[in-house]
Amino acid sequence: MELSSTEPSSSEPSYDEKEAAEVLLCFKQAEDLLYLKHKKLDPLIAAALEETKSNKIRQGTKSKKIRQGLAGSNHGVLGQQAKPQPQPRPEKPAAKPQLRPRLEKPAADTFFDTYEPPEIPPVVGLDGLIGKCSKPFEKQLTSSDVRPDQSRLTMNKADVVRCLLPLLNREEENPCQGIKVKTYDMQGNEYDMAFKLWASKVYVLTTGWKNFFIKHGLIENEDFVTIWMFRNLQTNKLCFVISSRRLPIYEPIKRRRG
DNA sequence: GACTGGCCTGCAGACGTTGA
DNA sequence: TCAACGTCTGCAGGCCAGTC
Repeated sequence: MELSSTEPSSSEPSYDEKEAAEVLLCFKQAEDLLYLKHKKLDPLIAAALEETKSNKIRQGTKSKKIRQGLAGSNHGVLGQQAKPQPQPRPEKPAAKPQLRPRLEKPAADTFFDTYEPPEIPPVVGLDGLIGKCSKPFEKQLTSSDVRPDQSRLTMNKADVVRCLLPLLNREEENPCQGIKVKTYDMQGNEYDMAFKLWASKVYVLTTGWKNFFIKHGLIENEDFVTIWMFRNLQTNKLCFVISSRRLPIYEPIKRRRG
């Protein structure tokens, strides 16, 4: 791992190198502690740690000013986990807000590809209520997903078919007609949504999605949602769990098909 | 390069809410 | 009751990536 390539002449670690080393040590300790406590590291937390760690590594010896700017921002998943902070947005965000210093482009694919959500969503208050559960899949939010006048979350058809449809009771639950579902965030907050197939083309979550993305302050491109579907053991009704994580990505990841 | 399939965006109509 | 306004729903078509 190369912390700094800009100051090779000095044998004495620079301030930035020391700081980076300390930060990495802290992350390592945090990861170890969390692992010991929960047996398995929460993937969201793991993703946040990985994200921030990578940011630090990438930034290397960039000016302290920029780092302070980052520290002041709230784009870590850990922060979201602990206390979701909805961010007021203009009615129609014509220009992308650039409140944070831009990181070097890439890492997007890295985060996107290496993140592995848990098979069972660790939702507060749903212990013992999650019955048959789908495989999770992830989606990068588009501008239309977070438009207040749209109120819908479109989902990749292949993911829906692969992960969600196997859970449906085809006789009683027809996405073409719409299925009312309870949707939970990771804090256990409940949202009424409808799972639908529009014109045999697009699978969407509607109705309560607007409340969800407003409450969580979700932003196009930067926020990724992980979606699970499960049957509530008490009600036998279909439910969704949606978690979000924010990555330092400012443009859509090119679609990969298949 | 043409074709195909799927995702995303823009927009129009339906629907719901509010106030006169 | 009705008009005005805002929100929600659904679809058409453009765009893009994969395949041949």
